[in-house]
Amino acid sequence: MTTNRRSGPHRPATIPDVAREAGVSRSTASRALAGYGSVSPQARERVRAAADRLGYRANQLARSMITGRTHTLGAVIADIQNPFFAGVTRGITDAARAAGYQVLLANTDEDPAAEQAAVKTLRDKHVDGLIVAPAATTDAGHLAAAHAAGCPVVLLDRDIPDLGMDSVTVDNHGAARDAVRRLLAAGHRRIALVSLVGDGVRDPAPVDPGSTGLARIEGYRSALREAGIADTDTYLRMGAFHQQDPADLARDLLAAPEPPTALFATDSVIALGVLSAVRDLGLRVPEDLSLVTFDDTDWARAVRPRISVVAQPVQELGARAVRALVSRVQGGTGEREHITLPTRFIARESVAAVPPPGG
Amino acid sequence: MTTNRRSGPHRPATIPDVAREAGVSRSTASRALAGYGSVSPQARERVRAAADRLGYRANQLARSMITGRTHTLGAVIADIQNPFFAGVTRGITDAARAAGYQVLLANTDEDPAAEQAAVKTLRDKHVDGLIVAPAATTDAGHLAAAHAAGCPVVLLDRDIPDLGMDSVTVDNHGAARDAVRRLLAAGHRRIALVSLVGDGVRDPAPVDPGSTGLARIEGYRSALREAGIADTDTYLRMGAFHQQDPADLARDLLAAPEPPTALFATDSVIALGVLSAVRDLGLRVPEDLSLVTFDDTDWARAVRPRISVVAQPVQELGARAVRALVSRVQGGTGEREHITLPTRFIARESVAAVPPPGG
DNA sequence: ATGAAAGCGCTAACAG
DNA sequence: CTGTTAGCGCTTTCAT
Repeated sequence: MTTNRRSGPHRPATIPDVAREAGVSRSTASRALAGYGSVSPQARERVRAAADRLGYRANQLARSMITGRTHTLGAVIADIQNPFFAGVTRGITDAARAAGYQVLLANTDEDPAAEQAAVKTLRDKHVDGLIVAPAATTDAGHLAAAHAAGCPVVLLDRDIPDLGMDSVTVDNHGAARDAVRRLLAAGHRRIALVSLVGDGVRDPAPVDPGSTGLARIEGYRSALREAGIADTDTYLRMGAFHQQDPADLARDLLAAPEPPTALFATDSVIALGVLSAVRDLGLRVPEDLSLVTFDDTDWARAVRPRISVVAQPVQELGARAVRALVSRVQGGTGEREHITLPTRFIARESVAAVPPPGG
Repeated sequence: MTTNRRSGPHRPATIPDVAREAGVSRSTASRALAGYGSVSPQARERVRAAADRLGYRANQLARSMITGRTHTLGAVIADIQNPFFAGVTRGITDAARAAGYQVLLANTDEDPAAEQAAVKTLRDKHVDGLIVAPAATTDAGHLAAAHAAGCPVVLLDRDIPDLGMDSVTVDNHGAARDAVRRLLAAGHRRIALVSLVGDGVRDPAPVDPGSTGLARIEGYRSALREAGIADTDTYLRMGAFHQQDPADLARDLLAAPEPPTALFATDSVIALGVLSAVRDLGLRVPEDLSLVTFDDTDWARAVRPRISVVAQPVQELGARAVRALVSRVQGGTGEREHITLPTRFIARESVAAVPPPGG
């Protein structure tokens, strides 16, 4: 009974084992198995057979140490429980697997410190690249550092132009403006917007100038201005400043003397809060309030009236980020790619027309 | 100008670099950095300083090759976009990070072949352990093999008793029976159940005897039998056999001559389909139909009436799985642990009382 | 407490 | 086409 280095049932077979079994050198075995260099058909066959017999599985750790590639991607997002990120992550994992990569997942809850920690840990694990939905567009030193050190980064959902990295986003400003224009076209003038802007994790919660939330707010403002509405902020509510619940924000808005006739929510979580407030107040959608939200979640199609939405191509966002990243990982050295995917306004039954005054 | 092996800005510092900078041997540097063996305080300090100066970060790949530990866990689930799994995954990643582990994520869409492939890939990456929500409770050879080879597996959501692995589940049978009992207590006799049983990916879709879906169905049946309802399957609909849409199943059920007065959905995705059918038919909840579902998703609290649910402790499910797994990884060799977490019935407004006939 | 040397499993130059 | 020789960066006996 020989004493094995490892106790336990069976020490996994290694290249030397296979080589011995096949009667060739380790190099030949390695070449045959990994499929590089040149090996005679006979040798290749004998190695394959030997490997099969021994149940050989390559040690990816050892291989990674040499090649410098782990075939692992890091995904750093805010919160997997948010349907937007769940969809994005699904797109990422599917596209990654299709390209022969696995993905390490990290949630940040929009906390920049958590993001930095996550990036550090993932780099220590030698991910081949990083997909990051940045919590803040300022203080991106950790991303720049990763990129500079040869760990490509693709920005998702939010771009940070100064960094000069590939990015995959939607046109938040344009999409919001378009949605509000539709509300205006239906005759609405008192249109509210409820946003969380950066999700208000930190206390003073300065508004991140590059956040999607702000872009959506600006799109909203610009549509209002186009329509000759000068005071664009009367019906604007941002939760980050006061860490308020979207439902409270909505209640506040709807209880005012001159309440809005339409409301635009900057994401589906907010819309849910709004919806709940609306129904608590005994108001009806769309008769008393028209409602539009970013993100086409499952429930938006199931409630009655069905909710009109600005749909983002969530899975595609993730998939494109992976493709851009993988092409960088594999040496792609072309121009910085800024992919902007189209959003789609899906008109359903949550928007009613307001008769023009004196009509 | 010396020629570096690696091109690029700066070759990352290694142990030899730090050792040289600190004027000690590699062994001492290694000990000081990784914190084992014994090192004099002075040496430790100098090494730390040198490492700092050089921006040294340990190569986890190399370390893993020696120690045999990657501090990475694999999570194999059905679909991250399903709110149940999103919550579970959130619990997994949070608990893992807290314990010093990262997680590799794989979706299977309930496809056993995809699950096998995922387990294989993750094992090749040398995860320290696996959390698996098994697609099928038969054909679990790949799980048994992993376990036998020293890669601990914790089963999540569904147990497979024969395997003798740790598991974290809820009492699906009991929870379903309890929910149906409440419906019965409210006076309902014609209670429907809509289930997908294994999600119907495969065509003939044999019902997996160990699936959560079947347990919930059995709980339903047993509550009905208790109440003296002999024919338990009149209002039972399983989608897997016909790959039907839950909304279609519900429409079919509700359009019958003697429609059910209450309906129990075995998960939130089904409930959404049911809800949409109910509203399309112009029926009201709960006046025309009482509704209860598994899983307390965001929308169940936001719609009106709010939906009564069987809430599962989703994050806790994930967190407990991680804790059980980590303790195995770290050598815990105790009894097999079968953790059953409690569900909670949350009564809201979607269940109405039916006056007893002739009352 | 420290250093020298061996080696994890694999790939990559370099001969032949 | 194949084998020999190094060596990735780290930990770990084993001496000293």
